[in-house]
Amino acid sequence: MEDERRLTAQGAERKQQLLDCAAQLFAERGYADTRVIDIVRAAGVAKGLFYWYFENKEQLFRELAQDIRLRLRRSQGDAIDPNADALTRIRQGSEASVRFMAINAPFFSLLEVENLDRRFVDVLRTGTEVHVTDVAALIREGITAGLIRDDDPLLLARGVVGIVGLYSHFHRTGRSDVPIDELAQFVGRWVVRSLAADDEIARSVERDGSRTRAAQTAIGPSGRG
Amino acid sequence: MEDERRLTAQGAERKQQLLDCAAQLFAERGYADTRVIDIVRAAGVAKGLFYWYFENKEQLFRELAQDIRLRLRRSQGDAIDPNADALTRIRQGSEASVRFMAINAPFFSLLEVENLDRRFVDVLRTGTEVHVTDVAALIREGITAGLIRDDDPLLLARGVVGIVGLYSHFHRTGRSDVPIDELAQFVGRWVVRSLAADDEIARSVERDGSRTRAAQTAIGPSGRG
Amino acid sequence: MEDERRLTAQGAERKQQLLDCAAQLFAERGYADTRVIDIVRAAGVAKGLFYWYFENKEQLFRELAQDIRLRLRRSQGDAIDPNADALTRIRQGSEASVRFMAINAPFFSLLEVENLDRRFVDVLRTGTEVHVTDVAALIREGITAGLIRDDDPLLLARGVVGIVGLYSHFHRTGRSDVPIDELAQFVGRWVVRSLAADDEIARSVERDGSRTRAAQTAIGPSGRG
Amino acid sequence: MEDERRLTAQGAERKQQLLDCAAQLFAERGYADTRVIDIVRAAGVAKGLFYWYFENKEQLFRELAQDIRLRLRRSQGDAIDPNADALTRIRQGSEASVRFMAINAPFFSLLEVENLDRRFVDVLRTGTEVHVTDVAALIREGITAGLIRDDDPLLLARGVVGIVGLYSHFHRTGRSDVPIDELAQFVGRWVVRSLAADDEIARSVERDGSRTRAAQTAIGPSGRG
DNA sequence: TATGAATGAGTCTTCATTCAT
DNA sequence: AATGAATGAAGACTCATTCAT
Repeated sequence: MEDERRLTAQGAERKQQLLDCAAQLFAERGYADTRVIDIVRAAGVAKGLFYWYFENKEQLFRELAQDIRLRLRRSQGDAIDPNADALTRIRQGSEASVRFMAINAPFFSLLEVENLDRRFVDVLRTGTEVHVTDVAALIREGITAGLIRDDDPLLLARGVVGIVGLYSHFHRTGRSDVPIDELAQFVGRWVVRSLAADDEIARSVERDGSRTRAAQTAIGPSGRG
Repeated sequence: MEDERRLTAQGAERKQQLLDCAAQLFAERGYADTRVIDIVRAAGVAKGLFYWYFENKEQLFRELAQDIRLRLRRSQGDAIDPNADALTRIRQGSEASVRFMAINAPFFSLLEVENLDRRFVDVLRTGTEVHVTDVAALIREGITAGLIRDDDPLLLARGVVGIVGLYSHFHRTGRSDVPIDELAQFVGRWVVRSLAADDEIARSVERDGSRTRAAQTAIGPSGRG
Repeated sequence: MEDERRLTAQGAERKQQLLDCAAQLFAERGYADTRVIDIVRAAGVAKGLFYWYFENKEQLFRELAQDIRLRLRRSQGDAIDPNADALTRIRQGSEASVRFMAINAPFFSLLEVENLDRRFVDVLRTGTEVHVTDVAALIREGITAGLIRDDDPLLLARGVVGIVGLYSHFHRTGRSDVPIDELAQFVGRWVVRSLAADDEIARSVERDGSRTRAAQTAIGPSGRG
Repeated sequence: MEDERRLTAQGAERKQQLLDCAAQLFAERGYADTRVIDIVRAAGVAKGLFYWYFENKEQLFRELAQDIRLRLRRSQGDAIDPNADALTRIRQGSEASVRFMAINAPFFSLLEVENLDRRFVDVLRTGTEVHVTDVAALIREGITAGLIRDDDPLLLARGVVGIVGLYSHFHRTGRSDVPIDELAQFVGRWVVRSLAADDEIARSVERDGSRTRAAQTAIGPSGRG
């Protein structure tokens, strides 16, 4: 495949437009229930054009997923205070993620496809694993520093990442009417309590209420979110 | 609907056979990728017979989901020591669930469709919510008794149920090579740490290692799982 | 086929019951849209039994059609004054038919299947043709007697039979809110005018308002109609 | 529905082709016994294309029926002498219709579905009613002018339209071997006799043998009929 | 006689993808 | 780049009919 096509500026824009419309629709009705024709209609172009920019529907999804992963990581980096201790950083990252996912809800609904469609296990799981690895590293650092209880870092990391995604899901699907800020703090407390080596540490990390730097920027084209 | 058909013994058996085959296939390849014809082929009957027992593919899924929910609850009741304190009971329930879900993996894969397919949100979510309500009641009891930290019981309950499902999912999908008993205990610790009012309580609940009564019985026809 | 099965009294009753239910349903929703299962459900018996009494759905229809034809002819005979002149007898027969068909509406709806389903052209057409032949004979008699204008008797007869069926159809399908007695007289006038050799004859046949002997008896099982 | 798709010239042609093939087949074997695949095969295109042009089989039929109705009315207008008296115009219209329906037999077979398939009662009945209304207006005019006997105009109109359809049906289905011209004149006489106020008028309208302007043009693509 | 279960050919419809222009 | 048309493999579901009991 000579797939690395050079796109004109207009072309790139058109492609992005299709990606955006697809993301929206996938989030709204799921991958399987979004037809190619829905996407092109949303973008206001003809059906044939879809296949000029994407090999097929699956490829589009993969591109989308990869894109989201990149944006998420970038934004998470922004949200953490590099000088704080490991446990605090985990807390900050978790709180930020909850807020971030709430703001960019439509995009993150997508990632849940993972559970259903075998086809996408690879892209999606890889994305999560990268995140888990990051957190695991922080946990190891925290264990060494005596801040985090001594348990399997990878398992702990999976739980942290999972719980964040879980509450984001609840929020997205309307099963939690708690305001997002409160929810973020709740998740922060949960994570700290689960990990902290003892009460005192937990309380101190919680007390240090240095507000997590907000990650308010919505990803995606201006105006969505 | 005059659908409450009286089934003969043979009929009931045949229907169960179809349910079992469907469960297996759904778990293996997902709902959408399992065709009606796959199900009947697996059961060794003709296509038309499917529609003798079920209104359509969707109804079969719903019956399946409802059935699983019932079995799960029943088995959870079995696993908990009614004389233990609230936090211990939560720990027992959680550990038991992890084991239970591991044993009956194929069935529980199904439940994850919840996140994706709008059609089934109702059945599946209801199932989860029942569970959440149970746990929330225990949490309230624990808070009153000073065993559990004072936070939103419903949110906490969602997290507990979620984390159990999460680790079960990891185990099912092969992302955790930790032996199931160890994993169950890990989850138990996690839950206790997250909820306990203080270290001492956490330690005491953990220490009281009264092994959770095993819920080893696989659901479904003998031999599956 | 040893089809001339001897039926017990109960058997004959059961068969008639199926015929009746089928007639009702065919009339209500047409032949194609009435499933065998609808018929047996209406009769409150099991599906298999249908094929004990009838070779198949088509055979049942044929039996039904033949039956109706017989009943109609018998009742027409009753309605005509054998001493009246030919034109009067045609008028009487026509008026009686309109009333008769109105009373036994559901049965006659059936006969219209003729137009759609090639399969039944034979049974149904034969029925009509018998009737047409009768009328044609009367017309010939009338022409000889100078009462009826000299035109092709067969064509005229077809028209008479047709027009009767036509207005019955209108009445059945609710497109004529005219009371049935008035409608019958209207059709009588129409037929007389169309056939009469001249005005005077027409007026005289009309004037001789000897009320057609009513054919009020509904066909079918007691109580229907 | 954003269904008013703009069709290219080629597209419109293809659609017409499908309509034509469908009409042919419906006429030959009836609506129910014509499968979608038969239609596309006759047109030499793939099955999917059917659904590009039509929502479903039912919609195609409706379009077809509407189309025929339009063509019929148009051609009827052509056949009537606008300066003739009401009764003559009715006669002309009736004779023309008989000829017209004979020429375009396959199309009109379709319309008879009316009697059977509840689904199409609306389209088809509307078509007939329009025609009936036209004739009723002429009848009222004729009654006022003393040409037509004083009876319910709507009922009379229904009969006129009905009798025309009836004889066309006989002719189509081969039950009348009378040449079409003779048949048309026969129907003309019938209608005149049925409606005329008295013998003299009837005879005069008949005598004025001004041959109805022929409506010989077959509808549909050149060559059919 | 009567029943409930079983069969499987047949039909519509959907939708990702390709193609000619 | 862009369009509208065309393709055809699938898949869900129906229902007359048969069968074992």
